[in-house]
Amino acid sequence: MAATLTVYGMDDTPRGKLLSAAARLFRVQGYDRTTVRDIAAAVGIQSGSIFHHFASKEDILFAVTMEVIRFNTERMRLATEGVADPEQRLRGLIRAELQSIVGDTQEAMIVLVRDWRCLADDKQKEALAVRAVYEGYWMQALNDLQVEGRLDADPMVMRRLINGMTSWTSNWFDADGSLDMDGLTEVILQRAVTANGGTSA
Amino acid sequence: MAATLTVYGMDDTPRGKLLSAAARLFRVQGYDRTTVRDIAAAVGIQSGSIFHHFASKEDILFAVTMEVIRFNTERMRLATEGVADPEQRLRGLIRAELQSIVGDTQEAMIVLVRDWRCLADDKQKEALAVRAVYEGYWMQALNDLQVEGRLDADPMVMRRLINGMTSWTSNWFDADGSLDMDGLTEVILQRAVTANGGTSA
DNA sequence: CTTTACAAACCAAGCGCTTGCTTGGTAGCT
DNA sequence: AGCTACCAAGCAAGCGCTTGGTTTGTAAAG
Repeated sequence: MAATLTVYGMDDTPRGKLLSAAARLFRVQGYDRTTVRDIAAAVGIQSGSIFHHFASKEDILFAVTMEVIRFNTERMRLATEGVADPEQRLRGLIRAELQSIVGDTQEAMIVLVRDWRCLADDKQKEALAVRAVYEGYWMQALNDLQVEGRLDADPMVMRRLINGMTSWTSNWFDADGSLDMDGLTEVILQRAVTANGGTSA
Repeated sequence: MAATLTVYGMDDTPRGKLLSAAARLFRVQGYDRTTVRDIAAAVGIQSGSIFHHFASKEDILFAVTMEVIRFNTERMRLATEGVADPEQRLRGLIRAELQSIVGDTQEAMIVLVRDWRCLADDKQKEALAVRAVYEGYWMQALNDLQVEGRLDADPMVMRRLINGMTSWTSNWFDADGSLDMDGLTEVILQRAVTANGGTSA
């Protein structure tokens, strides 16, 4: 089992502990099936006490969502900053996204993909706006790769296909299996770049 | 909007109409957020009357699940039967799976992917057992392709990656966009087969 | 070193509402 | 007569959330 989330807002304050517990419960049973009583019990308080920290149950989901998006956007920035070669940048992005989905933030990422439609429309939009920065790193790398003639398909379509491959790993990837995360990164990368290019470092 | 489901059990009997309505509601709002009162209202009867046709709400989800798995398993069989060339078989499978996900059975497929964990364990197992046949067609084609040296990665891993790409299309594919389903099929197919092979018909 | 003050954190109880499902009975077709 | 399909009414349980009051940690005032 991966270590507990260490995303910004999820520290050992009461609020942070609630967020971590909620993320785990949301992952295991889904947002709707998780009751505020479940969350309260997980951190050892009464159900009513939760509303001292959050305005509503949906607010907890929203907080989890935003924290994780922000955390992973920063992760994508770190994965690409100072890297000139677009293929290397793409490799870093794939590796980082896999890390999010089957690694340290997997609890919350699964919730993000599955339950984000439980949020009210305006909160969905707010989340999408922040997410746009995240996608920006991807499009930058893929567009650059295309300019060099090393991309195998339309950048936007390619991003969607990669996103599908990485997201789906939460359903099958086994960290103890014969294929590790670096190996999987290479396999996915080879789906995107043309075989001819030998320029990569 | 895609035509209403024409899966086996979803005819114009009261039971069939309930299944179609349930599948649509489950897709739009999710299983948990759909009440039996919603389903009843959609076909114009009282909520209690539902239990004349199904033992429980979960039973409706189970019925939708099984009907759709069976329908799509049959579709995969048809897509591959009598086709000798493994690349052609793979093309057929990809095209058929896309058809399931963004085409005629999209209502139920989205439900299948997102809500199937709402089923009790034994029902999950029953569904998985039937699903195994479905996956069998894929592994057959991919293994054959590998024997011919035309597969780019481990067959099992490749299947998972393809499954990710096709499933994710429900989040972005636009039937009215510039990329149609045949075009997308080719793009995905090229992620799997090696470029050198020119043997395909 | 104690007192007073105050806010954050929490409890115990329960309200109002919705949920899946049950019950007893009825209309209509064969 | 007997079946399928349905209605009208409602029950028991669980839901998110509110309320009024109590504990706990911290820090300035005496």
